[in-house]
Amino acid sequence: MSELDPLIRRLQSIARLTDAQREVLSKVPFRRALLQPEQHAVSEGERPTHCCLQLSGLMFRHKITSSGGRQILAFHIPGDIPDLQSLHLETMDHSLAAVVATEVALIRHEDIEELVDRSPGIGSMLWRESLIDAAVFRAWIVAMGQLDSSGRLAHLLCEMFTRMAAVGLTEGRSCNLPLTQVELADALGVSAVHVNRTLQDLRRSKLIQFEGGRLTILDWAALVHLADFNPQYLQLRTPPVAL
Amino acid sequence: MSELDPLIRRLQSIARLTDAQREVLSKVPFRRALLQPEQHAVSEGERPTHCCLQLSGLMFRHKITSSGGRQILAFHIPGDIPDLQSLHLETMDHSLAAVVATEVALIRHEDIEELVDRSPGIGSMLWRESLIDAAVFRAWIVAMGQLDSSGRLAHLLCEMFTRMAAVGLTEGRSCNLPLTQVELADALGVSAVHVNRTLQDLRRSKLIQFEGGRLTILDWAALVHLADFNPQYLQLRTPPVAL
DNA sequence: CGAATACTTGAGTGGGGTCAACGCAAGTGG
DNA sequence: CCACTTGCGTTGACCCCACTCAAGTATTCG
Repeated sequence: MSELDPLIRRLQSIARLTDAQREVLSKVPFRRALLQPEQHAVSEGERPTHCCLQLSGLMFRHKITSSGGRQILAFHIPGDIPDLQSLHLETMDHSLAAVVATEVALIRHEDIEELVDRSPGIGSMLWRESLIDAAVFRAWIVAMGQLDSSGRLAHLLCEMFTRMAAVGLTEGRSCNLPLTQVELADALGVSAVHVNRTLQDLRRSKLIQFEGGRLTILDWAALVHLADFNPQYLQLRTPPVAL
Repeated sequence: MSELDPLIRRLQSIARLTDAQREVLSKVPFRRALLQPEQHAVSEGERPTHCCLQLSGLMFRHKITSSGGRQILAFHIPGDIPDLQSLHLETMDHSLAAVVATEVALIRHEDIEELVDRSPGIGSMLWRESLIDAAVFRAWIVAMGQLDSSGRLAHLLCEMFTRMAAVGLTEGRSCNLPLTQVELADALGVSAVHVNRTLQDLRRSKLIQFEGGRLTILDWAALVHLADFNPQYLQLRTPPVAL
């Protein structure tokens, strides 16, 4: 088991990997880095020369508007490469930062290009990964445009739980999700006060438990219904969660 | 000038093309098709074997929620390949349809794969194109989460105008944009009634003119400000519009 | 034991929603 | 050529989800 095991697990969740490909992947050169909470990995406007492969913790991508608002665009878990796009888009249109202390493997663009040249199958997988990233954005747009705050919140929780389950980061019906209400608010496009009340609704209705950075699903079916959640967009190889 | 000229123009707006690459591109085999207004090119759940290269008209991608709402995810103009993602994501998570009568070139996945194998530079461009697609989704998320309805509408208009300008589809400060208020509403996540009032605001403030399917920008600076619009996310090679 | 940081709760407000009617042009067909 | 339909845009009345402001209450931590 290599140090890049989280990546292998992630790719295996969306594609079939041969032993040879696993071998090649585990030999990609990288540099470890530890990010503190709130610390940026890359910021809007920068022109990165590396990609970040997340090894632990929780990260988020966000953008600050000119009026000072913060919109969170995505949350990331171990195995993700949140800034894979920088491989072909020179300039970052948003920032990437850690929610809690997070380890990343920094991989040079040149090394990824070489990997892709040498092993086109892995290239397709990475392309696929970036297309799934886009599919997640689409799901967020649908949630923001069509659902009320409880639906949006439910959708986010369904998505995070499903993604974590796909790479083995859940235990039963629970997973770590150390997000504050302010962070949830900035992701959902509602105020923090309203997230608070919405969370209370979900707790009162016995759909979830959420405290101390840990999420427990109490009623998956009801949550899925509220969120109009269909995991198909995550394009997982093995049918996801059935709690 | 080949029949696939719109694609060449589009790729040239985001990357440098060699004569050889232009040559290769103009020889990709395809089948023409004409879509009527409202007609679907591909629908959610399908597993397409072709990609659609748009040659004329106006298209949109959308998703219907279980409660019957329609969220429009993107609008597309000639030169776009709105379902490029289907190359690496088997199952469509949303639908693609025509707003008005639209010509498309249907290109088989195998032929694209072969093109990419033979000319890796073009492969990178297509990957880049799909990453820009994702960047547009991010911009929509920011608009939906952080802007009020006039800001969102202004953002959409800025984006469409900038994209059309980049491929030579504007005349001065005008362009064709045959969208109904209902379509705008479903894209912005607000009601059609409210789009009507918001459009009136923008007209009254002399920012735009919008009638008969034609958009004219009267005050670009004000529109950009209202939308908090920064075209950087479109990753265009040549700096866009300065009206 | 202050001083953060996160979470709660209440009161008042407003953006945008819904419902419903009406205007107006462009077909279409008798 | 007029009656009818159909699609799109417009307007008004009323309402509610979610926002802001503001003042709490835990917890955690130097």
